Amino acid sequence: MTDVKTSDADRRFPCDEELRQGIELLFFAYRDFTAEPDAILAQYGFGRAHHRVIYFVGRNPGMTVSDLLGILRITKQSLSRVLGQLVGEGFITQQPGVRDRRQRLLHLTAKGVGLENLLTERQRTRFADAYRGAGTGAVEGFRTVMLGLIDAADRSRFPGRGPGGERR
Amino acid sequence: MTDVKTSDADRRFPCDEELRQGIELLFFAYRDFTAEPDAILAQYGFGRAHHRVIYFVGRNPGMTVSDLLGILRITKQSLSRVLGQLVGEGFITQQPGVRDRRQRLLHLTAKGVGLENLLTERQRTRFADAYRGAGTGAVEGFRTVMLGLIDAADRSRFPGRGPGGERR
DNA sequence: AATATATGTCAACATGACTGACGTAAAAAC
DNA sequence: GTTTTTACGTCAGTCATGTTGACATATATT
Repeated sequence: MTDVKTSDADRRFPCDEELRQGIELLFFAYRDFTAEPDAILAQYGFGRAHHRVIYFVGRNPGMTVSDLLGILRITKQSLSRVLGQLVGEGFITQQPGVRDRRQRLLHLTAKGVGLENLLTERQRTRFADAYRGAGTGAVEGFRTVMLGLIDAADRSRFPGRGPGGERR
Repeated sequence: MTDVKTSDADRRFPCDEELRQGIELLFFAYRDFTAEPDAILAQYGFGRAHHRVIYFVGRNPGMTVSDLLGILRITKQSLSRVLGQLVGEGFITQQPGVRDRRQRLLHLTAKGVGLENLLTERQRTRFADAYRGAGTGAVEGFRTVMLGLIDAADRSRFPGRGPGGERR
C-alpha cells in the first residue's frame, strides 16, 4: 500500500496563501472540467444539468427520483424539466418500483448510454491525464483532501481505500 | 522538503472506477464548497457571480476588466451587469489606468473587503479543515492533481512550490 | 489620419435555479 | 378501513446568470 505516513508535525495550520490557492484551484479546475462537455451538450440542445442527470443515472442504474434529488440538491421542479426532456427524447426510461410502486426507477436507454459515454469520456480523459502525470501518491492525497472538502454526510458515497475519508 | 518520489511503476493507467470517483469528488466538493457563500450572498441580493468578482478583485487589486474576463471566461455583457451592481452599491471602485487611460482598474472598497472576508472566510475554513486533516503530503498531491486538471494555459497562475505544476 | 484596443451599453433570449400551490397514487400508521 | 404520509408530478411565476449581436466612445497604436 502507498502508506505515506502523516506525522503530527505535518498537520500545521495552513497559511492564507495556501488556502486561497486551494480556492482558486477548485474554481479553475471546475471551470475547465465542465467546458468541454458543455460544448457538446449545446449541440443537443441540452445543458450542464442534463449531463449531471445522465451521469448519475448511468452510474446508479435503477435509482429513484428522490435519490437523484438528494445528490443534485435541487428542487423537484428544477429536476422535472430536465428529466422530462431526457425521458421525452428517449435518453432515460422510468419504470415503477417493484417493492414500492410509487417510485419511478431511472435507467439510461442505449441512446442515453451513448451520450453519457460521449460526454463523460472527455472528463475521464482529463482525470486520466492528471492522475497519470501525478502518480498514485498524489492521487491518494487528492482524494483525501477532496473528501475533507465534502460535507461529512456525503463522504460515505466514496467507500474504500485509504483512511483519509472515513476518519473524523 | 516533502519530496515523496514518484516511481515509474506508480504512473499506471487509472481504471474507470478511479476516474469516476474523481469526477464525483469534484462535483460534490464544488457543490458543498459554494453552498455556504451562496446562502450569505442571497441576503445581499447577490449571487455566486458577485462572489467571484469580489474574490478575484480582492485577490488582484488594480486588475483590469480584461483580466477579470480572462479569468471568469464569460462575456463582457455578463460581467457588466454584476460588476455594475457591485460598483453601484459601493463594493468596488473603478479608476482609469495611469499608463493606459482606457483601462478601468478595479479595487475593493472597505465595504467590499468586508463582504469578501465574510464570504471567503467560510471557504477558507473548509480548506483549512480539509488540509489539516490530510497532512502536507496529501495537500501536495491535491495540488498536483488539480493543476493537471486545469488547462495548461492557466497553470502559470499557480507559481511556486513543487514540480507537479510546471512540468508538461 | 486610420486602425485597433479597452470598455460600456441596449436588446433579446436561453438555461437552470427558485417559491408556492395543487394533484394523484401508493404505502404506512392508526 | 380510514387517515396520514410519502413519492412523484405539474402549473405558474420569478430570478440569476449566461448567451449573441449591434453599436458607441475614448484612448493607443500604427
